[in-house]
Amino acid sequence: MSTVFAGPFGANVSERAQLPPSLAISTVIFALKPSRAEGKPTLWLPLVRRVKEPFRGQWALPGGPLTAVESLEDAARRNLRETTGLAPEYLEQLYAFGGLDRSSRPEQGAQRVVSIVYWALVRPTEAELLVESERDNVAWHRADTAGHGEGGLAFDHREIVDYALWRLRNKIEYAQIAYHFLGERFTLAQLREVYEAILGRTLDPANFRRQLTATPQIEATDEFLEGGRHRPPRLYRYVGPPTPYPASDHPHPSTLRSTP
Amino acid sequence: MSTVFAGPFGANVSERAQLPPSLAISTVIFALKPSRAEGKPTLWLPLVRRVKEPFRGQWALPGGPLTAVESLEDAARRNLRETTGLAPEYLEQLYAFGGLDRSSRPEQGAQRVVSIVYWALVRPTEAELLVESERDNVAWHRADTAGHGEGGLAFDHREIVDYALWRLRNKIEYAQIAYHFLGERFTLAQLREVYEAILGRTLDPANFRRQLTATPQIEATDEFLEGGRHRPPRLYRYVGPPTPYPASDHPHPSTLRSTP
DNA sequence: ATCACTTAGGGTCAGGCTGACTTTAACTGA
DNA sequence: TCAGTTAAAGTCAGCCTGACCCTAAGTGAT
Repeated sequence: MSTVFAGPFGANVSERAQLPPSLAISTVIFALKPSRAEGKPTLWLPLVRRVKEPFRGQWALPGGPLTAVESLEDAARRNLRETTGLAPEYLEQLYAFGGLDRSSRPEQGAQRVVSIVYWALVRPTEAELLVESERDNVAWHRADTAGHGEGGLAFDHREIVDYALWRLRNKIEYAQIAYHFLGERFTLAQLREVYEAILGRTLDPANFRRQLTATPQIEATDEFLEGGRHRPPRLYRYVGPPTPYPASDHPHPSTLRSTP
Repeated sequence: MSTVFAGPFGANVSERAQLPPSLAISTVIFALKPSRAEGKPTLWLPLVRRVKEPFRGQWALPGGPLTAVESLEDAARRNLRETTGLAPEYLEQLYAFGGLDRSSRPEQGAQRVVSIVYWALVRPTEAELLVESERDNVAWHRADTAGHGEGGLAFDHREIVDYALWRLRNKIEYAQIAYHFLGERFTLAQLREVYEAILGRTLDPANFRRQLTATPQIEATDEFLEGGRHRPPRLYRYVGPPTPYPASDHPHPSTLRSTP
């Protein structure tokens, strides 16, 4: 009656609450897609419909258990590929969620789960791969309102999405991550639209240009985007490091060494 | 032979590598203490000597397993109290470390461990409690050089400390956390010494004063620090929120709501 | 062709913040 | 009373920012 551990197959309901917490990996994947109302692009993310209890039928972040032979980031990548077909370039750890009330339906006998959540950015071209896969258990939702009025997202996933949104909005102001939403070449107006969609406010085009042209990681090409009904804008290219690591703004722990 | 899970008590060596990873909580605790060389204060942290394999005899971060009935932060606090006697005011999640090579001694049969690491700041008065506890399996080490020349710290803990140092140096530049190293009242020179010790460079006293007096969370008291052999400096007080949550610089996930 | 319209892209200007530096005030100890 | 030390306030030039203006270069309609 008072053993601390019990094998997973030899536990009754009251003992199961004493099992060590299990580990899961989930990912918040952001993409910019044109809003329904034919306006500016807005933030969307793919969610998967749960087919098991608890929260059966509700939408949840893609994720799954951590296996014994993969690192945390590898597990996130594998889960992403298996559940959504996506392989994001930008992938970074967000937070470890381990509260006791995460299920918010305190059902007796449910094993406690600690989720290590990653966040990712994908380009629209990558994002379309998901749509083509036709599985109606995976669908895009607006990042700011997903789960509103539908009984909410599963578990504490609405809260996790809000935290990821906060991180994205913060990090875009000091780190070079906006390019991960765009293709290899882009106009300054497209890049500005990314910032405006994420920050939720308009930016002065002239001041935006001044700051970007002063950024060495942004390189002007000699090509222009034709086809608009106005003066063709110049195309630019991002020439900085491709991943967040080992960028100076947030070095991956495994790349750090002591200060000399 | 191909079962994915096996009960903890029914596994042989080859099966044990297939066990789901277990969870541990560790904490990097920073305190400012006067350097041995009778100079400026420097960063120190308490480490625990391992009494079990692997890494028996080497120094490691205080920590322990996560039990089923406590949140991640509660587990960090409990472990801190049990191993070091400390109860820091400032405690925040740092990162989840889950690489496959964390033990760096790939011994057959050792179960894989994922560590969720917290970091904490304590005042010198709190820090002295540890010294009084007389347990020579717990001792203070310099944060920048702990493990150098002694065969290193256990596991990947040197790497974790470096990452925590990087976070501390970054966060002190934009968040109000330096006060957690000091008592309730302090002089501007004391506060400046905290910044200088962490950032590793001297700051202009006049400019430092100008910035601090423009900070509304810093309040001048009508008291002065007597006893020096010079003009007595005014004492100041920090009147902002006591914990990092729900400060605007890094809201705790559980305090976030959607943007309106 | 010409003109209205739209967006690209370059420029100006004032205010705020920063780093470097100077000056004065207040107290101690010889 | 004076030298020494630190506190605390002030000055000044440079840089960045936001707000705003103006011209360049295309398109489509008349």
